Amino acid sequence: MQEDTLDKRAVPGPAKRRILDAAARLFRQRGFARCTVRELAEEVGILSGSLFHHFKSKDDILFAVMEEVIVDMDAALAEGLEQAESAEARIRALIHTQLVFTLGPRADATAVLVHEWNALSPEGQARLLERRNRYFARWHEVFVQAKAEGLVSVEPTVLRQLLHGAVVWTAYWFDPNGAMSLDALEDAALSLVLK
Amino acid sequence: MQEDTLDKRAVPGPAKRRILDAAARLFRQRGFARCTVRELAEEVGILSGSLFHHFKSKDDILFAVMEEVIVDMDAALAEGLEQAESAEARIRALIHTQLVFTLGPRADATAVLVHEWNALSPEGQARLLERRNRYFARWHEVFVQAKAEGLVSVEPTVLRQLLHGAVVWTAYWFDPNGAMSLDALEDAALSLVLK
DNA sequence: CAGGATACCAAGCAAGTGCTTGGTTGGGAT
DNA sequence: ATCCCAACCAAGCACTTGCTTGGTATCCTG
Repeated sequence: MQEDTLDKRAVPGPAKRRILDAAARLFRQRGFARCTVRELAEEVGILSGSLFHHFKSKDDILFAVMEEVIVDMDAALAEGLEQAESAEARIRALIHTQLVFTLGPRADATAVLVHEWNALSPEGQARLLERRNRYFARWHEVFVQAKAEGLVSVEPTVLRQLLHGAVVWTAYWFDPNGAMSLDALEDAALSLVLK
Repeated sequence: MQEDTLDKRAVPGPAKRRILDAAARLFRQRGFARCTVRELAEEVGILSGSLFHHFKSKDDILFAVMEEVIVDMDAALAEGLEQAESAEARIRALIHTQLVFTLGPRADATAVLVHEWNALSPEGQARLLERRNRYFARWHEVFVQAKAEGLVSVEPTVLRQLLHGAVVWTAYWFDPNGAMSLDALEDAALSLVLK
């Protein structure tokens, strides 16, 4: 019933799953440093000491939350780009993937990844850097190609960073349950970068 | 020698000044919660207890850093908008002001204002909310007018938030001492929102 | 010189912090 | 029935946290 032997990483058991979900929610709400292991444990329904049966440190929990989301987000982007057949469609895939993670069911973990990066230990940062770089390399490549095709006018590096900022920032103001649809937001963001 | 009777708030004396500058730098670097009063005091060159001669709590220091920068930023924007004579010039003033504060000499305090908002006590947030709203109301007004003139195509609220995110995010990647000038960055951001 | 602010130090308290330790439980395999 | 082992509890340790208290040095004013 459970997808084992699918990857090197086993799918987190139900206990770990509950901890990670609660951690993402709490770390986002109150910040990693302001959130205590006792709070987290209470949210899960266990005592604080029991957390350390599943993770070796509080930092390790943060790392696990971040790693999971960055791996999935990179994979989602890779798949989105593969199915896109034009430069414009590829830019749309960038926006779409980032928006879905920023505002969808994985919003908490995504926000933690973005905002608590400095709270992660240097060792943790180093271990995640490769994935992080891979993700942004995909963005860069898309814009270099778009520029070559004359689809966009601004320099690729600058445009990529500006767009990324605009999309990430939606976490602060956009209401997925509000009047505007995610697709409409995607269109608006896309219209910014196209000439 | 000191400009009293200029405002209700006296200009911070040299001691307070040094504390606020160090606080802005540290709070940005390491986050408010991860930064201890002992660290801050050492940075200033005094003992931790002496901080509480100037501020009544750690939260009060955070509040002071934020209040100072939000007041100045709003004033700077008001002046910039007053001197702008077209809708396009007003949009440029929005970008310019936010960029100067985000990347200029006040970058630390500005970053703290943006990123540590949740670390501030609810009372502090309430006291700053008016200024915050005033600042964003200026943004909104500019885009409503630009839309009415047909200068931009996207809906004002959405466009304003996307642009604001793109500009604020420059704190994470733009190097003011790098090859690209602040003016060039300003042009690039402006070119995004104009048709 | 007296008097009083101002800025700071030295020492420590009460309340938390992440994490450890030794022990208990309950369900599945043998 | 026995064993095992992951999951959890109960208690607390070593340390750090923001902040307080009582006192001292230095300056300005009259």
